[in-house]
Amino acid sequence: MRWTKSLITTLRNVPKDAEAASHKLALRAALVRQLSSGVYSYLPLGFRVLNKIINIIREEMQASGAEEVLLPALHPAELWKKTGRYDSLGEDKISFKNRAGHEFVLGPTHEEIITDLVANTVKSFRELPITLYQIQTKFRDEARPRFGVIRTKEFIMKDAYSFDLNEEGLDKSYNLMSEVYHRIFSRCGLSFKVVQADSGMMGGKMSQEFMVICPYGEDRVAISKDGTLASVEIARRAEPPKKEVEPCAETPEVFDTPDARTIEEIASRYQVKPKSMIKTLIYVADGKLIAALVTGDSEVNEVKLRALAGAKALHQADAAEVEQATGAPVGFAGPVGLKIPVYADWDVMNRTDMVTGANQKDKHIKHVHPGRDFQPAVTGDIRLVRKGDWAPDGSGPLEIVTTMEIGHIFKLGTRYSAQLDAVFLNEKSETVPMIMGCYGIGVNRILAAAIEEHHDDKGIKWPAAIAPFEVVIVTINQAIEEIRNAAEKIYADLKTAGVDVLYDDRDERAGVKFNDADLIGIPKQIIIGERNLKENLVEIKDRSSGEASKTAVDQVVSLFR
RNA sequence: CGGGAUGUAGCACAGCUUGGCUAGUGCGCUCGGUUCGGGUCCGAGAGGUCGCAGGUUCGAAUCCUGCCAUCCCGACCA
Repeated sequence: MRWTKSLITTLRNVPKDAEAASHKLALRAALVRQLSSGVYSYLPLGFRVLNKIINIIREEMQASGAEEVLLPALHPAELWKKTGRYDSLGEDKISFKNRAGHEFVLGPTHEEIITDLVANTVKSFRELPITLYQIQTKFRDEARPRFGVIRTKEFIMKDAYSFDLNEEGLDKSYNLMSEVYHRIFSRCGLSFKVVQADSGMMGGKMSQEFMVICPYGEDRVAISKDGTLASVEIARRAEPPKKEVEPCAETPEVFDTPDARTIEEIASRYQVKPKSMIKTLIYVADGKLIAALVTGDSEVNEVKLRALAGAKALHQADAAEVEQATGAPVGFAGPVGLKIPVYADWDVMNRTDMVTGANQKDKHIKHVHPGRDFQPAVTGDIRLVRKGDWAPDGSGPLEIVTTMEIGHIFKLGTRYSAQLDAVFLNEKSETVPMIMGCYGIGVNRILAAAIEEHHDDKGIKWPAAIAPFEVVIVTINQAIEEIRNAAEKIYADLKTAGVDVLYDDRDERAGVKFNDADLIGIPKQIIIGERNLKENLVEIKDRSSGEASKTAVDQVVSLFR
């Protein structure tokens, strides 16, 4: 196509005289916002990119044997009530009632509707296994949309669901989908990582998250030297070397701390380092009160605490429970003299002369030596990992990076099929629930991730496979007839050859056109100027590497075939 | 849902504290000229219900009240 104003609209309105660093940030923010915050859907550039991404996904899904369906966007609320997820939708739910009073949910995800569909159409083991997928808009009334495309109320998702005869079948479907995802994200030009994850509320047994490292992401992940990732929610650390800590000479001493409840208040008023304080949190583990100890500069990780306590359910105690456990209001809990089981982090046991709550209102206690003045029931790893903690496999210190999730695959098992009667008759005429898996890709996020990963201070450097155009023709001076004629000829020939080409035929200065071409990031630029044309040559420039070469005019098409 | 901020031309913003000529600036846009291998220069011009509603006042972009929207921080998040 030829250049149109709507190609970039206000993308160019980034202040060019800004400081280098802030300019880069402003540019990136402008690009991401413009191309992805919803504007993309009517900008030719963004729409073309989404189309290419969708085509790649579709090709790979079909190659894997999955079949495409298109599920209704409106789901009967009854279905959601059957699986118990209607209430858990909570604030995210967008729903309507029709005139007859039936309620419909605007689909935030499609497990229910597809399970219902399959339940009504598949009856025999002969029809399984089957994997169905769709690419369509999902709706979630998110509490907090942010960063343009990263979290939005409406977004395009590729979701797939597998139905198998048994666990072995599910393993096969799941592993196949994992491979397909590797291929899709690789083809889209993304450097991604795979994280084993907790399947959380979805139920089911196992899941993998596909992540890209991206400062605009929402997930914090610990990464070790060998590249292994783990969400900070579950990341573990190696036990630090045990120190033989000489107990402090003083004995524990209670002192007055009126109205000082938080670590910060104690630290600033009494000149104590947070590191030298014991943060004591009271939890309820399977109905029993326990205390968790970490140093004042760290946070308890409830997932690890729950595991260490061997509990199924864990939540922080409310004010009344804290008072029952410690005999003091919230803010003055400490391990000394505490009657409930104490779980202490390794860090706590490696220090001495600590300050902690005295289990009395407005009082703390100092000169505490863990192991002498109190004995924890269990010691272990119960705090959130930090940068510099040693990786559990001993490979080196952990880095904490921000990531964005672009895909997630789950083994669901029978969680949905059992509740929605997605059953089949097996060889023995027994009625058996299907075993399910589900697999999602955030299509818009691939676009955002690609921009994040491939850009410089001039603009985007699209990976070839998802670039909005393969090549852009830039004329140095549109007023010169020879240039115009050569450009029109090359443009026509490339189109005939089926090359996706953009022709910048604006009567603008060369600098303006170069800058715009760099900004929108089309991988190859064909630069047609008077100087080279005299020798019957044009310049071909690679956006990503910046390398340029000269080619004879009649050879150009053969380069793109 | 809690905390903070913002809303003025297509875009980015100034003006508001201390109410007062006809509401400005830059980019973009239109026209004329000039220039033409990395964001030319000059001149002329178009474009605004100052988020919405109400109030105070001789007079409101500016002060007050309510509402709406957006952004940021948090809580939440198949």
